Amino acid sequence: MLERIYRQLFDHYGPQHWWPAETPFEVMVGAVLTQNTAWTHVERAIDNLRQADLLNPAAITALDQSDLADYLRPVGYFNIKAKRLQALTRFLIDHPQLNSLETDELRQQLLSVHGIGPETADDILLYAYQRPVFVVDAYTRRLFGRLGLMDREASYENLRHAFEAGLKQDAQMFNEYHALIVMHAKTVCRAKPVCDNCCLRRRCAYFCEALKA
DNA sequence: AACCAGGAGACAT
DNA sequence: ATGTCTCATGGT
Repeated sequence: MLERIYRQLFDHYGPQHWWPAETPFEVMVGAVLTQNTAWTHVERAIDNLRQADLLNPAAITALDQSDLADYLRPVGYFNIKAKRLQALTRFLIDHPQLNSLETDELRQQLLSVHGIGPETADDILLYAYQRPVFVVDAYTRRLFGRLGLMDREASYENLRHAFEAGLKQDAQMFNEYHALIVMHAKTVCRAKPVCDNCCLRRRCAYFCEALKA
């Protein structure tokens, strides 16, 4: 079932080449900045940091928090995210050799960092460390909830385990799967009030008929 | 002009 | 354990 939907999305949209970033560190920065935020805004904030030559842990750690926040304005929540970004960079500086940890241990370590919750941790595990973890986001809940395959109200961990149990533990495939779900959500049902395929916006009632069969 | 975006922490119940 | 508030800019 989960396999079938993956293939259907992949056949329709093709490979997504995620995560859109140059380095693992840039993946982590993007993962924090994109929390409840559109990616186009994140790109501008990361651009700001790159122009100022700040796209490394040492530089961000050394910055004054309110100065960092100014570079982050486009993403919203800039004060909170400045604090979270510095918590991340300090953690990375204090913990070299994270890649040598087992996935479960690494996940626990990431979750202990201020501002890194379950989804952000899994973004980092999957897209920065290529670990086979399934990322559950709001779109995933809506899509599979509307398909009647998952309980929208289930906890993050339960949903994640449900996906991981139903699929081959393949980091590359998990990578594409999450990216395809996001692409699917971004693509469909924009202009027309009624669409033939589906919509994943909060208040849109249209189902994903094409994925149901 | 609302509505929403690739969430997480603090706090109360 | 579970529910509600808050954080905030910029698109459509």
